[in-house]
Amino acid sequence: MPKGHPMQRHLITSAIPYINGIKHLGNLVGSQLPADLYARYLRARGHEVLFLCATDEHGTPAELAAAKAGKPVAEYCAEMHAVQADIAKGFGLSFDHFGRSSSPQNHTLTQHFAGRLADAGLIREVSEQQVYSNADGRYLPDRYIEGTCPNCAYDKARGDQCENCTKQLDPTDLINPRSAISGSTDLEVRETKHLYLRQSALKDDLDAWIDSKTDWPILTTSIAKKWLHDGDGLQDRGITRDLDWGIPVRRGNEDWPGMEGKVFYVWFDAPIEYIACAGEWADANGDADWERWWRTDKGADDVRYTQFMGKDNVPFHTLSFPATILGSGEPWKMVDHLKSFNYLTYDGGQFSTSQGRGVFMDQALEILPADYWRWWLLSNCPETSDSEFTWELFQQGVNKDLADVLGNFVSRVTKFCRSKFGETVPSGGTYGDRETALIEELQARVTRYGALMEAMEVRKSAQELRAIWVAGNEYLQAAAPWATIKVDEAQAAMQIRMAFNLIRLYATISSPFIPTASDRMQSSLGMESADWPEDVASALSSVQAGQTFAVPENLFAKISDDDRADWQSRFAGTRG
RNA sequence: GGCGCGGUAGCUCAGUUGGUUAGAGCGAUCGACUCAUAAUCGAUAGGUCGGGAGUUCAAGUCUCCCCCACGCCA
Repeated sequence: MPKGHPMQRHLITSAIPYINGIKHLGNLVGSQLPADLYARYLRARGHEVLFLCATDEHGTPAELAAAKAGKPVAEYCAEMHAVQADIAKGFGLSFDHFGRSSSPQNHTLTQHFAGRLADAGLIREVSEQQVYSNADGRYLPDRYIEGTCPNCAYDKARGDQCENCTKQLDPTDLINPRSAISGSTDLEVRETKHLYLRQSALKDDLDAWIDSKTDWPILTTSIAKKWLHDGDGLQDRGITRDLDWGIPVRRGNEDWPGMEGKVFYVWFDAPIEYIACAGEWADANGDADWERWWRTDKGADDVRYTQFMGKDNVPFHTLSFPATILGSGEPWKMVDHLKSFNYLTYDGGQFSTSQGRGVFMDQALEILPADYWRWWLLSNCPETSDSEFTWELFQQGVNKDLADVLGNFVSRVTKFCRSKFGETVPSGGTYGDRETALIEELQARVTRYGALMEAMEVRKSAQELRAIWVAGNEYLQAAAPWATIKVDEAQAAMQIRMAFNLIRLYATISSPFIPTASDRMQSSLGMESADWPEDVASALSSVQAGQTFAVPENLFAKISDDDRADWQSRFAGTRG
């Protein structure tokens, strides 16, 4: 462990993606990818990291997707979890565990929390009217009821709101209501009982807690504050549903009289999976101790917990989930920093899962390696405002940064050396003024890069990293070993040795962004991965004369205009 | 409709608590170099900081009004 950087413990979670289908690039860049960047960086600095993610599996959309696929919902979810896990792996997402909100661990924990909340008087029972569809054999959530809007006569208004005139509706307002699932009009209103979490009773606690988070992004606190203070303030929320697929409502280990056949609502059990996932991780790894990550009375008081999510998820993470934890009265670790992202747009519009618009994760990996996507998405991530994906911007960014600046640097250095000195780093010469100046510049830049990564300034980190790559080309251009070698072979050998050291430095510090290419750079030198270059001067003398190397062919191939045009038209339509 | 985030060079974006001639990358133009993935390096051009009013010795940066885009509304 380098001096001045005592080891820290970091718990990192990414918003958990919903199970029904493959996520698009907007989902990826909004939480999983930046979370992975941060996790990889902290590990590279020698910190202890537990990085968790999972699939969010409960709720009506999962049931419907399973029905559409003609499979039992449990089987469907198991399959889709495997698919998502595989794709996550393809993108190099370095989760310590990729869990499932349907896990036994989450069942137990969710029921436990509900019991604690009930004991604390924070759960109340509410009787309400719900629409039941006889044809579908199930209760219908408001948005799954369609009918004619009483306000504007639009005939596809949903039970919660009319998309045409935006009027908020109650399902019973609709004229000629029908099931959006089957189209059946055989509907009836039934009386059903549900549990509500009394978030309103926790409003002041939540308010004080949010106020204590002075270093959170404005986007985050403003959303939380709005929900806390808007109108009548924070509203109680139903935490149960009349569904089959979900976590059965139980009060801890005991039955909950009157709640038979009901399950917890997905928004209640999904965030609890963050905790349960640590339990899954522990069980999958020979009973590792997971409570030291989550219980402040069992060692988690020195853990720094960071959550990553898209802005649409902020209310759940700043209010609902904290309400669950605070209300339990137990010493669970609460989030320290919450990093939220805006949306990535696709060619001027929205990425859309339901409409199949944009590029989906599996398709992205079919056409290009993960590093291309990782680099472009992260260096252009929607950090302070929405940002746009277009094929032209993507092609431009990838070709320039990865192929021309970095890839070509590696190429020119290794090929020059091979032709003049052979496939061994040459000896001779010693670093002079130009090298000292370069080391000084890079020391400053690498330090700044580290500080930006630490602060999760994603775009700025990428900018600084790029500037570090550029510095290598600047050096080479100024030193001009191809000219030096004609007059002073030892001097040229020294210059090219410096260049090899730069390659190794780049491999190390670039790995959070482009892990695969970093590995290739590292292994082309036949050396083990280096420690973080705390001291750039020593890092830049770690590759020594006599070290053999191999020329890595085309670290990054360029995206041609034909490719771009091809993909542009291929992804313009909707996904089949 | 309410609320939220934005509107800075052709494009994508930086601009800390208001303070000297408003910055970067890409693109464009010119030049250098020739080791390299027709790559690289340097230089130049380009903006009345959405519009208007106000506070101030001083405003892209604060206040008010307006316009535009996007998003959210359990």
